[in-house]
Amino acid sequence: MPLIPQTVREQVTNQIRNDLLSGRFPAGTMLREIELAARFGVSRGPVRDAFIQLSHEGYLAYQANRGVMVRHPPDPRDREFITELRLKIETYVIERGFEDKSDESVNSVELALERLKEACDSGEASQVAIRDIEFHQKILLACGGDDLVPTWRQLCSRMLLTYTRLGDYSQAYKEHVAIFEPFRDGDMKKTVAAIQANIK
Amino acid sequence: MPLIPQTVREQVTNQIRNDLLSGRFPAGTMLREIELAARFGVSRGPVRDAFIQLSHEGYLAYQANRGVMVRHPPDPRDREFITELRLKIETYVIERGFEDKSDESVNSVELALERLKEACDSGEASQVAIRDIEFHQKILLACGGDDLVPTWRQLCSRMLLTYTRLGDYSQAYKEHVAIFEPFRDGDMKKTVAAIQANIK
DNA sequence: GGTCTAATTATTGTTAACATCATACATTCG
DNA sequence: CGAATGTATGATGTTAACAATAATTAGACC
Repeated sequence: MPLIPQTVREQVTNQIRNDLLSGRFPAGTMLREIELAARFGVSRGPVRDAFIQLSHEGYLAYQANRGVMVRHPPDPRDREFITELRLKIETYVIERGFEDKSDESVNSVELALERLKEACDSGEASQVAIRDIEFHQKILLACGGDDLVPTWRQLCSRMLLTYTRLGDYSQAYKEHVAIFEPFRDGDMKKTVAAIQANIK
Repeated sequence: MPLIPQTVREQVTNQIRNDLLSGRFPAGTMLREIELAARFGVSRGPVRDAFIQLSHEGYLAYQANRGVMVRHPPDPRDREFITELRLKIETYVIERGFEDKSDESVNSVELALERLKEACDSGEASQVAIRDIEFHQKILLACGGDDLVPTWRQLCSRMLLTYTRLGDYSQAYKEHVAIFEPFRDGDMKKTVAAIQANIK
């Protein structure tokens, strides 16, 4: 496993994203650069960069000269539509690039599956959410879907903001095993079907 | 018309986006913070912010410690799919929020239409592209589609990177008039139909 | 000649100080 | 008393200097 040198900005971004997903910052909260910079022991620069990034990921709403606010989860009426779009993208990318996947990329998906298992075992909702997304993203990247990943990610991210309590994630893990196995074995149809069952 | 105080970052972002759309920076080009900062007569900070933002909009590819590269237009094979997604979002937002639109928002759409006309008259492809997007965005916002605009924008933006030469945009303008008129008069079906005809 | 290593250079990453803006509150004038 | 104006404060916006990283070049060694 390669040592990934993480920049301060990335660490800050990941930490804030994690806090957002775990409900530490409720919707509507104003986030202050100074406050977070102090907490992480860094300057305002990277925090600022993280704000811009997370705004584009859909978690925060940016207002010039006024800072950022934690966005509300999508309107319940929109959730179904967003899910539909997400599924459409995943299906398209997989059907389009299923044959292109390499052994290496299959391995990276398997690694993501292991990380998801750890998160599920821990029972922490925010970690499960992050690893879940990561798993799906690895599959998309394996199928050459780089171009559509940013858009896809934006759709997923917002959905996650919905509060989820601690719980039993053994079922969720099983669903992802059911995605990985046909993916590894080269059965595209079953892979897509398993994903549809997982997301819907 | 309200005076909109534009922050340096916004100006820089807009200028770079415009340059990208007008083909000043070909795909694959590495963009340097220092170079652009010098050109605009500002420091690296806002340029840096603009890079992060434009990366998320899909124009640039970001690599840690290595800077940003101008992305290539989407694969021709993907263009149809992306257009389909874009259309799906516009249709959904309009059908969902058509009744919510206020007189004020109709005015802002009309204003955007006038700006589009100016751009079409000038014949500058990049300006037409920007005003075109702006017009559609105003409609989405008027229908309460704030939540989906960032995602929608990402889809459009990438599409625009395809090189378009100077040309006659009177037809394009007419198509947008055909969108605006039923929109203003409260005819949802015709509005959606006109948009479909315009995008396809 | 080719290749590995070390010094150089150019570029991005981070920081802290300063400038600007928005808000809340106090004050003044009608 | 109420509206408008001025001021204080706390936030973001911007800058320039410094640190760390990646790419490049020069040179030693085989």
